[in-house]
Amino acid sequence: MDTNSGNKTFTVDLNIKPSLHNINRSPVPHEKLDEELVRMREENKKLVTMLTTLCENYNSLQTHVIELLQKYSTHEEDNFKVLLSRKRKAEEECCANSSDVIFKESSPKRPTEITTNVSTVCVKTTPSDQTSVVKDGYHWRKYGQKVTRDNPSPRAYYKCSFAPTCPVKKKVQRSIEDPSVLVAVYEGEHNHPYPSQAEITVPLVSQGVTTDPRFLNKFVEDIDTNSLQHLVEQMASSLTSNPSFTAAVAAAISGKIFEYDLPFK
DNA sequence: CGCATTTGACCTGCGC
DNA sequence: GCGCAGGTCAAATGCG
Repeated sequence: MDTNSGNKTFTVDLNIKPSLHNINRSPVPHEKLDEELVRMREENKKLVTMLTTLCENYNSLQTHVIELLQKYSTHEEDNFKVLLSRKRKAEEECCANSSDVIFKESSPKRPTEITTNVSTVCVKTTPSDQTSVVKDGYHWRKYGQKVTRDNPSPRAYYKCSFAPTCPVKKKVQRSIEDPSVLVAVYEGEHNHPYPSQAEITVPLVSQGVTTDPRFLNKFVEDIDTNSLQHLVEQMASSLTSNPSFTAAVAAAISGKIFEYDLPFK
């Protein structure tokens, strides 16, 4: 993983230095003010460069993470099909290991129905949100609900109702590990065009919504500690490279510089 | 009134 | 064959 590309260390103190506040309070030699102005312009340039670099790093990292998640998604689905053929006893043994509990979804109770394109997504909900609705843009009709053995939260069964012939089904259940997370299992492929972009409220990866823990666990396991730590640091820094955030910071910095610049024009 | 949801009954596959 | 568990059906109910 080439997460080191463009990895530079910047030390930024966004607090306004006390010395700057003193500029208008006590008479300072003109040469010193000019010198300070030049220094601040250079600092401003540095900040702009830094923000640009951070944005680039964020974009490349985001692309890389999405690629990895897609890769592991495909890989785990293959493993999933193997697991589906295992006996229930084997599944219960898996339960003994908490990290394997997540593989228990989608029990093979209907082997006559070949379930291709099985995908699982997890959606983080607010604690106050007790509904089990995962808004994905499609129209769903609930046709059943069941309390399963391994999870006290009821599992809801939905069929796609946008097109009468659409075979797609989904099961939605709250995660046993984190009740605030809704786990939706999609089975099948839609045979109709996408109904409405406007109804999408959860772009599952790009908005930081939790993805399938199976994939994330596997993803995290396969990354060595150093890489993971670096990745975490990159992700933390990506928060500060949010375009809105950086724009606000840049505007604030520019504003401050401009504020001190004006009297000397 | 029409549609969606609820919920108990029923079906099916699997393990013992 | 029986019991268990997940999945589905369909009548009842609720809501706009």
